[in-house]
Amino acid sequence: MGRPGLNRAAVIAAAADLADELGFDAVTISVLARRLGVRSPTLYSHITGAVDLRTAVTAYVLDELADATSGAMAAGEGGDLLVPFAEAIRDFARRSPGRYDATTRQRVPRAPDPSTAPPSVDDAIAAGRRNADLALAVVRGYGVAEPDETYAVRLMSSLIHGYITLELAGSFAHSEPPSDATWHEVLADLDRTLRRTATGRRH
Amino acid sequence: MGRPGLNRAAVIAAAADLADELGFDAVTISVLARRLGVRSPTLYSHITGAVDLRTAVTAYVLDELADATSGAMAAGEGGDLLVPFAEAIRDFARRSPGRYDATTRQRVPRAPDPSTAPPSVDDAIAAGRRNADLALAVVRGYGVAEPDETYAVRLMSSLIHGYITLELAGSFAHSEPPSDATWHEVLADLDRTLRRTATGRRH
DNA sequence: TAGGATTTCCTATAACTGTTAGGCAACTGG
DNA sequence: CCAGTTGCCTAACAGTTATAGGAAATCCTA
Repeated sequence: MGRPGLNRAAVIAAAADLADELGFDAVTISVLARRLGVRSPTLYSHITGAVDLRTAVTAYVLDELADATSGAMAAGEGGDLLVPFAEAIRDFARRSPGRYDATTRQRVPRAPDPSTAPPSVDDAIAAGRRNADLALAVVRGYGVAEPDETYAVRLMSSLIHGYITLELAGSFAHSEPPSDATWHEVLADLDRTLRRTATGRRH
Repeated sequence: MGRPGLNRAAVIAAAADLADELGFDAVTISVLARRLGVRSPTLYSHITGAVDLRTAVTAYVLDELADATSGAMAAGEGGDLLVPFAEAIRDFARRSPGRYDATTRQRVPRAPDPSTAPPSVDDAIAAGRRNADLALAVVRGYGVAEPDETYAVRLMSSLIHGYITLELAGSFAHSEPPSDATWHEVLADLDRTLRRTATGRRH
């Protein structure tokens, strides 16, 4: 079956680690090759190019994130789902800022031409859907009914993602109170709004 | 006073337009030089390098954004401030996605060494503070008192920024209801939470 | 144990971007 | 009209992405 050595999975895992250490912008063919002790053209045996590499990292990391959140939600044993879900995402982002960046920074190509698109975009889309389904499970845990499900998912995702992004960018580092305190308050207010949405109380 | 031609302001304004047309990633020395009908080294007369260019675009765009939000808030004539504020930001982001990206994508250098930092970082910090002050004005319009001001600003900024980011990334494009509808609902829920925060009702 | 097939990895090379150095040319003010 | 100032240029180099083609290592089979 040929000579053993690197394979696509090992390359992408190394790229994810590289993102955490030097930032997602440092995930390039040449620095990754240097880190793997290999010449740059070698990597083209495992990836189709630079955008495939970054997209594959995004897909890989989105899967890791879904593993983390679903694990935390399952460990909660039937109780509240919001706090385990949100806390798992924030823990993930703080422990692995480069990985979380990969989650965010990926753009959908303007012209998603399947012939030119790298093979990893399908993986990224599937992994994104996995995370979306977990968010849906959280709001269903509140008993939110069909017409409001999408709304609740968007509200929750926006708030969690927005808070973590700003926190990671350092926006909350130069003022009191500490970010931990306001984070828990944010979750409490979000919980209240979600419970209110579940009851269908509108106006 | 020497030969007329480009100046720093014109270069940065052109770079902002370039960001909207081709994305913030396309804001590079060489692409910008081509667009301006000039050779790449020429731009080094106006900027110190690529990071200075992008940071200057961020500062420039943050000022434009602050102009837009403060204008919308002033036009509201003493009424509600949240809706004009949030709507102005979303309009800005949808009209100029590359510019909004510049707002977001800028990282603070890990070691902010003042000797190596480009001259534009101070501008970017000042422009960022201008936007933060406008957010503060919104929550003060609700009568939020001192210990909760920071919390309210963080909550509001996270939600608005998160929603716009996900919407711009296309996350809300493939499900019903349309994003406009849930956006207004988000603002209504945020309004309710801010009014509740102002009354000091906790737990 | 000898092929053959498969796969990894290499060197060589080309194009493009960021950057520095040094010089020519054009405009302004005295 | 001359000097200072400024804008822009060519030349050159390092680093990155990418392609082409070939050499070596390993596995499977005869």
